[in-house]
Amino acid sequence: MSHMGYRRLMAVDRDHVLRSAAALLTRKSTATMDEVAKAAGISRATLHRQFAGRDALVRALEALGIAECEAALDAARLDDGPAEDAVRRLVHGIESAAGLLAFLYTENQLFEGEEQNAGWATIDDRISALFRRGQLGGEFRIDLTPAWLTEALYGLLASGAWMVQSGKGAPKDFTHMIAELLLGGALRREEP
Amino acid sequence: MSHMGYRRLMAVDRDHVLRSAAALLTRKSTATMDEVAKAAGISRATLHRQFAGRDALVRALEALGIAECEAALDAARLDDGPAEDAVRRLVHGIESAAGLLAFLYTENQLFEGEEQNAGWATIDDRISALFRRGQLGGEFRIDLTPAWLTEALYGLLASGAWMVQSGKGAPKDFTHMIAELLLGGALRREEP
DNA sequence: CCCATGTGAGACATGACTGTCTCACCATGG
DNA sequence: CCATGGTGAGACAGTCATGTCTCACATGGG
Repeated sequence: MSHMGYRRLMAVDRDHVLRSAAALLTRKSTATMDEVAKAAGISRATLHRQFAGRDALVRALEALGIAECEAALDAARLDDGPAEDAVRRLVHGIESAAGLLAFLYTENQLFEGEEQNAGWATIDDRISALFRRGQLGGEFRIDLTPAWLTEALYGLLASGAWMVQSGKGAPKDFTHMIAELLLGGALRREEP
Repeated sequence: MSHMGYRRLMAVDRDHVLRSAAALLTRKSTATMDEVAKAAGISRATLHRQFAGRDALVRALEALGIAECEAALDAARLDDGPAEDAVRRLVHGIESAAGLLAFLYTENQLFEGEEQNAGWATIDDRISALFRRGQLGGEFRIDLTPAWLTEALYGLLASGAWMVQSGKGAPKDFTHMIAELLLGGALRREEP
């Protein structure tokens, strides 16, 4: 909500449309362009003026998801302090993007044959590096590969997002549930 | 109306079609009825004779997934011995159905609307009861709710299935990765 | 042998979504 | 004041999956 002048340049509007689309498609991944437009409070014509088509919209959402992931990764300072704490910071910082990630996570299977955005590989590498650092530092167990831990994080984020979405879980528990399960597991830990 | 040979022949064909469809839709959730038919080695007309439409096919797949889950739950003997071991047995037994489950898990059409299959609630309850038993017995930590642990199990199964599907993980690691992460988490456990 | 049943192939109509277009409207800036 | 440009509404054709239909064929039983 800033100066009116920005609205003419589509930057603010575009972001709003993108986030509305993300929120809608997270709930209903098969939503129509018309539904996306209505959810954003604009007409289908305007939606189509900003995004050439459904494919372009999904690509833009993918770019948004990647950007938010990168931002969360930066904010979490993955190289600082214990890896365990870095994981907690990461889960906390990525919470707001979890819904969008859940949508992209299932949509990505669709682009099987196509070229897929290299941004995901970068993100995978950064998260994997965090888990590897934890393993090398003796914090994390070594029988679970960094690649699997990364994938598991995605899966848990998606599960958490859907759970909150469906009302079966409280948003305030999101970070704790995911981080604690990922780090500590279900077994009760003996106090040292 | 029923002749023994007739019934048996249809049953076998139907099961084969169902499993082919499950395998295909796991990889490509938007596959056409024509593609489903070709994958099963039958024509679209015959596919339509067995399943009134795409919706009926998905519902049949849902019933199959529920049946396989129930079978895995029975085979895992959730009430016997330590809950930890029961979880391991369950993960191992449900592995073969994980791909189908991952497909159904993302088919949110099944979960919106009022007429969602009650079989899922039964399965949720049985798995939740297992986690609750582990908590009451002092095996599992109590700050992670049974409902969340159940949802997390679904998410990890889906992640594992997709990882194996995309070739980023070995099928032989499936059970170990999921069960160990779910039970023990990423943190290295001090030897007692 | 003949007939019945299941099947495959394909035509056909239907509906839904998409992408493109036009046109009237209205707020802003000159 | 008018000119501009973005917008909403709607028309339009094209595309694709679906559901239904017909018909020829083959396999198997009476």
